[in-house]
Amino acid sequence: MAKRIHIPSDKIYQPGISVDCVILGFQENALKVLLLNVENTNKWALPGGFIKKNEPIEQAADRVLQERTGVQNIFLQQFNVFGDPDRSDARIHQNRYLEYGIKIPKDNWLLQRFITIGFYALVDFSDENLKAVVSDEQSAWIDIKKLNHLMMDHEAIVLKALEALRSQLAYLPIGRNLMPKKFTMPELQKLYETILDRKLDRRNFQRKMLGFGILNKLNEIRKGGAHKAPFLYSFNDKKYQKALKDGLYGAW
Amino acid sequence: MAKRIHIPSDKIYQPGISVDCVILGFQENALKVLLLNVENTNKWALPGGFIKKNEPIEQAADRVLQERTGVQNIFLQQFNVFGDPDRSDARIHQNRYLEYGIKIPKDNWLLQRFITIGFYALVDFSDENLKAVVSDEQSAWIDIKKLNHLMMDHEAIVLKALEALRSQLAYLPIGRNLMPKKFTMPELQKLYETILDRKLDRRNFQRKMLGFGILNKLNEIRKGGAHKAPFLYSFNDKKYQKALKDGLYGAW
DNA sequence: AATCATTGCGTTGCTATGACACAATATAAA
DNA sequence: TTTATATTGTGTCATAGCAACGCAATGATT
Repeated sequence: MAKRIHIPSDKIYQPGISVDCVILGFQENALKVLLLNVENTNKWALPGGFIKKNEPIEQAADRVLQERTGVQNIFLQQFNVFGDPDRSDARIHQNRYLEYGIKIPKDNWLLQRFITIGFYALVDFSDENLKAVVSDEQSAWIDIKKLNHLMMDHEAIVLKALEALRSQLAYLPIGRNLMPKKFTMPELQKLYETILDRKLDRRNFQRKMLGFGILNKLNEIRKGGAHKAPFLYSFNDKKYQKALKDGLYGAW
Repeated sequence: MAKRIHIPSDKIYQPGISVDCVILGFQENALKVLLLNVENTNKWALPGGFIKKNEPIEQAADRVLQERTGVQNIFLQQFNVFGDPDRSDARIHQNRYLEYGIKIPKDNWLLQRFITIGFYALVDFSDENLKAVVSDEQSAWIDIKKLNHLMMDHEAIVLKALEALRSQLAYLPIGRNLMPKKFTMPELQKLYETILDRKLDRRNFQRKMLGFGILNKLNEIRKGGAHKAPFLYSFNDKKYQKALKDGLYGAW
């Protein structure tokens, strides 16, 4: 089937500016980031897009997220702007369209410098809407510790997002969008350990996490594991939202 | 003297994107922000500017800071992007140039939507280079608690910068660029109280601050105040820089 | 010389945290 | 069926950090 393709117009989009989304999920005890295969190359890129003339930037990021993952209304946050003039690479767009027999005019906006706003989002792998994406051949969830062959400065963008996520861990609740509805304490701990890249004491973790008061202990246990069955927990949405607004600590 | 003026060209600057600098200083126990009087109006605006075609965004912000204050090489940090399509106001540029008899063409880039990257900087009022700016009639240091008649969304930008500064207070050293070379502990405490907008205990503040290990206690006292003379301190630049990189706490 | 506001240096009690002990239990191995 | 094993639930203890507060020292003013 012939794919219809055309050069996006700078009459529709803001020129020279884009959004790139670092979409993170937690799977098999690893943080994974959604990357797209750049057509006709062995390079991977963050899902990104342009900002429409009359569109708020958050909405643009949300649109990209929605298009790529199907999920919506989740924690999505800008964390940094990447504005080095050398970060753009005109050949990428040029080569992409050349494959379709289209040559982008030399003065076209697509070949100019782009400044990009980095957003990060946290998604739950057990969410039904995500499954179609995972099976898409054009995209893949790549272990954040095994990044390779990323386009332009996209690896730096991912690492900066991870850094932002880590620093948020100290004063904001994390996990609501990364964990399934029900989860065990060891599972949640694995998430924290993965983000922080170090081991935490099991007992102290539980004490601290329960101390935040954002969890509901359920009257269920997860059987099937080869050992003592752990209790299941869920997030207390009301208290979680409140903690998102007010923070977990005062600090000073 | 007739001022020469002309419309900046989008051949030189990136279209649709700007930087705005929230330049903060500490004076008379108040945080003050440098604002510019918008010509022929009673409005105030943040010092801002455009990004040159081949200029990194940090360098653009640094250039604005340098032009407006004369200081350089100080803590300057991007904290948020403001990208609401309604934040721009074409009339502002239009009116400004109309005063000089210049009418900006309707499709000129200046009248389009602008996305702005917010940077904040902290400067020392005792710095010699600053003095020229303070006496400039076109600019003023306005108490951050008494903001009034700011252009467009600039008040929101200032408040967001303050929020960013507050959250940084918890894990980064602050003060090196806001205080004079030598200062007393009560003076430093006033700065912290002003940023946090609440009283701190004198004795606990000193213990905590000294515990950071970023201060040098000098063998001098400040006489002249009407009471017991306090010791003078200075920042230990080496340890301060290290703390800026590594943070003051571990958190988790 | 007395007064007074402010500073330097300390104490006390509480809470949070890191390090570790031990019993309970779901499955697997015997 | 019994035993073994890894994992989980719960608790303790020592230490560090912090909020709240006391008191003597001091520089200028009266």
